[in-house]
Amino acid sequence: MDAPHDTGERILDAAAELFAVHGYAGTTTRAIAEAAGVNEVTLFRRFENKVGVLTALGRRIQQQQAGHAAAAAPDSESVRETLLRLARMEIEATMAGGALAIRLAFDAKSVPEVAALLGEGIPNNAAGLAEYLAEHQATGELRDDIDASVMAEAFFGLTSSYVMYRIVMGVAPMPADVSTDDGIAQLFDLFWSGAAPKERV
Amino acid sequence: MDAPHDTGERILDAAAELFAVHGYAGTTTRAIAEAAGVNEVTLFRRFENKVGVLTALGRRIQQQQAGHAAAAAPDSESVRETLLRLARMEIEATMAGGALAIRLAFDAKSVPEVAALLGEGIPNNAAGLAEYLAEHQATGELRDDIDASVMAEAFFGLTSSYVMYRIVMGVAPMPADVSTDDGIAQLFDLFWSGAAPKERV
DNA sequence: GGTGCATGTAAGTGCCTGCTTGCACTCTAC
DNA sequence: GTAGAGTGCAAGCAGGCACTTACATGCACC
Repeated sequence: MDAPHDTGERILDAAAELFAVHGYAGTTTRAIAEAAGVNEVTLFRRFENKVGVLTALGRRIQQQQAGHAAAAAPDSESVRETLLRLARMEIEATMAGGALAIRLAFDAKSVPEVAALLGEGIPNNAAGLAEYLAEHQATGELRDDIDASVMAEAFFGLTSSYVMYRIVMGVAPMPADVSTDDGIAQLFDLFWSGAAPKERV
Repeated sequence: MDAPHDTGERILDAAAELFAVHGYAGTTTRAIAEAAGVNEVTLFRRFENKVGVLTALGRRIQQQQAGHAAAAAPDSESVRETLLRLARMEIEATMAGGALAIRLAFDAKSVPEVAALLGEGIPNNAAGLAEYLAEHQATGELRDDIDASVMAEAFFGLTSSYVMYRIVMGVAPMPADVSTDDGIAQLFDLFWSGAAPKERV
């Protein structure tokens, strides 16, 4: 084939899409192979198991997650700007690969190996944000009567539920006359008004 | 058996638990029957299909949901009180039966009938809240520069993600020294500070 | 005491699943 | 030009799956 080296990647891509829609148990190795344009035998030559595909995928996702959590604080911008940027990034990233991540989080319950992988990634992300928030609570840029981790959870709640509603459930509660960008901006504005110090509003 | 009449209910109960953990595809009819203390044949006599069990379950959930969305507005309390009560109810209800609801929402994608059922329930809930919010935007009790449905989404985002983190992923990002009640209260406070009219803060 | 109804038991059918084996092909590299 | 790695293809196997059939059992009501 053209680029024989990334056959494994193509299999993972296909698996990602199918797992996201049908779940782990609902996806067959034959379906993955077909979607990847690869023979089923090749799948088993590359990955020992069906579980092997899942764990490889889990590893890949975890790396991606770790990546953009670290890119959080360029420091030149205001807290509000940073958070808004983060929100957009979160939503974008979750829209792209996150339906899978959420779905895998479910399946992880039945597949301990993946549970272990994802179980690290998500709270790490949240903890990183909580740390950032706590720092800026200390400087008075954020209200300090709400626990930083509660705030972090609220933040991720907004972004993840935005994706949940839309991709996962195929439901878009926002009316058509509110554009995506506007929707995110308003959603963030609501969060921000709640998170900003009271005396500045 | 003792109460032969609710055999069907016992089957649904068992199915609910198993679906919540293993998903639809990952749960076998044999396992459901066994968990219900019923012969597998009985299951097929009660419900035409495995899909039949799923749709019956979907119907049951939808009825429960409809129930507590309607109980929203006793009118004697302030908007803030109403919303806080609603938040607690939401979280409680979702904590109890919601892991399944969320999980089903995933599986629903492969089973159009359930998708249709749940697809009505959730946005109906959201639409109902949005209507309530819009009313109180009009009276100035809520800020009106944010779309009511965006606000409703933010509200459900907080509650549903609270449950997501805890039950579904088995992760509790809040530190141990913030109690459940406190956590919800703070989470709500953040939402409320964002939703209240600016000039009142 | 017999008719119905809800259930249990035993056995099985056909399909699909994950996974394997054996063999042929086609590139790349030395 | 040959060795080796990566892939495809055809076939199949053993187990599990949803679902069926046929028959026996227990209980309720008339």
